[in-house]
Amino acid sequence: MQEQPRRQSRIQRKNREAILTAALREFSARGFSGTTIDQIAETAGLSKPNVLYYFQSKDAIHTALLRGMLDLWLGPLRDLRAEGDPADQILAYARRKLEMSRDYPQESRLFANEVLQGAERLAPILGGELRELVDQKSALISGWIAQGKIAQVDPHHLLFSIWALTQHYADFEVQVRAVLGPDHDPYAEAQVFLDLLYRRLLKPQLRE
Amino acid sequence: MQEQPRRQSRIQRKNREAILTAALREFSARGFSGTTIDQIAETAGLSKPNVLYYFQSKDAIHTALLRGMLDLWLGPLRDLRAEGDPADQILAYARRKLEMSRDYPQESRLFANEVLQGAERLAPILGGELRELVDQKSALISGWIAQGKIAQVDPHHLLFSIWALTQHYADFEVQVRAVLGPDHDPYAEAQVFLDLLYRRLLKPQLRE
DNA sequence: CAAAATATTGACCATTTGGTCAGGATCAGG
DNA sequence: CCTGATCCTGACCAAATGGTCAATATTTTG
Repeated sequence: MQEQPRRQSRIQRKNREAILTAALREFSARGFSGTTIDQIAETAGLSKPNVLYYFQSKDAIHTALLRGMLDLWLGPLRDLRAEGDPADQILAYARRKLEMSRDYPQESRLFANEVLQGAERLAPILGGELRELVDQKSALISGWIAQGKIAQVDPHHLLFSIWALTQHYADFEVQVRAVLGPDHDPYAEAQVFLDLLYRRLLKPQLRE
Repeated sequence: MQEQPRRQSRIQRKNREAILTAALREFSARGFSGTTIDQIAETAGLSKPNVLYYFQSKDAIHTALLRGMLDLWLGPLRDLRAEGDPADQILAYARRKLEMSRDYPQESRLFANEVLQGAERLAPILGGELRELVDQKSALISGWIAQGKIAQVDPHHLLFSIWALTQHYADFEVQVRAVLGPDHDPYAEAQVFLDLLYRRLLKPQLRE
């Protein structure tokens, strides 16, 4: 069942890499069904049959892409630790997620496309690995709340809000840029805004 | 150039409506290229040639859908008025947008799909009508800030945040539900969370 | 450097899909 | 109830697309 992890040749590594990079570009811009193997091949600088020599099918490319990016994507949340000032931790998480939207917008859009269309391929991960991770971090946040270190907010929705607010700038980038016009740096402005927003939201309320 | 606005027959109205409803369902779930005319036809209970009797092409259906929904979509923002308490106005806008995500998730996903993939068909609207509307409402919000009625926040990003936070619950619904599990009412919880978030964010800061 | 392993491709195939069309069914109005 | 307009469909088409394969080229290795 397990594939032979036989050492990949130089050529193999290079071409697989080129295909995945090209596929990320195409899938994130046009969605799965909007992308043809020919487009991927052309972007990767290969012929179509050659692409299919490295990956069994279009689906296999897509799956490999998603799997390969999961760690990158969940990394920042995993880094949310108990140590340090709680509000700072959360602020840092939001900031890091925003940087990821800025630096990896294609990845963001790939996931968005996927989830938007029902996430059938991701469902097991969403309800499994992701859910457990979120529950764990929610418990951490609940602890902080119980200790009065941050204000009382629903931890799950706090995390959702961070995802929504940061990924928005990647996923809806054309809209953001169209509305702001050319003389803006959306990500820089967003950082200021989000810092303010979460500092206000999380500041412990003394009364009551 | 203008099409004869000749009165539509009963059958015509019924079938056009059925096609648009079916197309919304399909496009929002699978994206434009992931949807076939046959699927739309079947969902609408018509034959493929019959669908093409009412709309010139798949693209025409898509365009008609988007155009027909724009007013619904921009309505809440248009309703943001100078009268009344500023914070209440903004809170009400957020609440209304959240209700729209709950009640019209397909519409939300259709737009998300569109924007995510470059929004070529929407570009003129985003940079035109939408931008003007946003600028106008931003000016209104800036006025409130200048009067010290709400806290000092970037009006554009305030609006972005409302879009992001509310549409997230429709666009990423599968993810939200997967993470929360079955014993939650995402929209009810979100309403509480968003109310709190915006009340805290907008409360005027007295010091300084 | 020759054989074995790996990489590449042109030609090809079956299916799907957007769209057409001629002709038949149905409906509305006189 | 007849007729013209509207509505509907089966059959069809061309292009696009995912995927295959036998043959060829290139690289690696003993």
